[in-house]
Amino acid sequence: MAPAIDYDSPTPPYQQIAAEIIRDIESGTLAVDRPIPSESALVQRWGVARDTARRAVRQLRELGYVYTVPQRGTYVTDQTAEDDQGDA
Amino acid sequence: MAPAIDYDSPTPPYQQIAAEIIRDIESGTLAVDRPIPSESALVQRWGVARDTARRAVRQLRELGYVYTVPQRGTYVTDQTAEDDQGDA
DNA sequence: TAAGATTTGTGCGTATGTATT
DNA sequence: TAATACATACGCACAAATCTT
Repeated sequence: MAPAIDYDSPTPPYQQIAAEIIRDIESGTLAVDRPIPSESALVQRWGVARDTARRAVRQLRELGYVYTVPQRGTYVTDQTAEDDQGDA
Repeated sequence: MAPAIDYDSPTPPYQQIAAEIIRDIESGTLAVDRPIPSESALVQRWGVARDTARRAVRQLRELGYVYTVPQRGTYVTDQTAEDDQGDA
């Protein structure tokens, strides 16, 4: 369900959060074109600073899992429509 | 225009960046009371860490070339209005 | 039209840990 | 030890766009 950040892990907090969201995307918990939790939600959900939440989202974006609409939110990418992520 | 950091130089990166900004100020490229590039911009522009960008800005501030308004930005100082920089 | 909440964008201040010189 | 540099993290504040009421 809701694991917490493992500060003893060599994996930085933002990557742990990103990994969890990736699991939710791949399991279908977060559907295509549906918004992922907002930065504020991640801050409360994980008990981290906004900077950390933003890093997690940024990584998801860089990996092609999500896309962000300014002032709107960040949504799950339709992987099947991607053509330059390289590992589909 | 846009030189890169010379890591072989004895001059540390933050000083190279500061020197470049000073040139922009003295040439008028960066006008009085106009903002200098943000920390994030410097990070991307020079490919350095935020810490390095911050050091460059700090040095400019110590030299009187700029003044920082908390949570807003850093702006070019009006040299002609200075009275404690000593070399006007 | 206006107010308020929400969300991302941006910027700054600060701190810790690691590595290199 | 000290200075420098990089990566990460936490806190705070304001701007801009969106959405709701």
